[in-house]
Amino acid sequence: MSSAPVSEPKKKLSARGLLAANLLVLRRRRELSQEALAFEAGLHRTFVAHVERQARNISLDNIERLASALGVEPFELLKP
Amino acid sequence: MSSAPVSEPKKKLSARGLLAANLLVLRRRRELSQEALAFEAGLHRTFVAHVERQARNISLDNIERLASALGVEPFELLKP
DNA sequence: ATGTGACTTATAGTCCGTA
DNA sequence: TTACGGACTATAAGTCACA
Repeated sequence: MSSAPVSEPKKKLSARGLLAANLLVLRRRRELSQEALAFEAGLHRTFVAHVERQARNISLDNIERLASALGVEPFELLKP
Repeated sequence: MSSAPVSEPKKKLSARGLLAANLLVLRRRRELSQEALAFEAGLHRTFVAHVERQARNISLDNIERLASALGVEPFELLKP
């Protein structure tokens, strides 16, 4: 009885993990540094770094600011 | 030159507004009171009430708790 | 069953550094 | 350019009394 999955089931990420991953991908895609993104969003450089490392529990208003700085809707930052 | 839209363009809601609206719909659909939802999510009744009234800037961890109490993914609470 | 203002405590978010 | 700390200050969390 093989229990090996044919393809890996995606590991369930926490909301923080999801946000961090999406943030990184979108930021890189736009060739922005953490600093540049932080500036666009009106946030501090070190805060963006913390969020990307899942070290901080960001608030909704700031999720919205990051989304807007990246040109996406807020919910897209939480999509798996 | 008619400028009347065939169907109304949806007014753009803030992230708080989106969350509040989705929260209300999902909560009602499950026939939960604010109190019951708060209990499921491990939050205080009045806190949920404030969020539904857009009076609070909720954090990601608590968005996740509410989503889980409602049986949906976090991003679904922010979908337009 | 819900809305709301006020209040304290916890932590989000800033700013200064070092590597 | 990013990671990570320490020491702040601003604001979210959490609770209550009362409409």
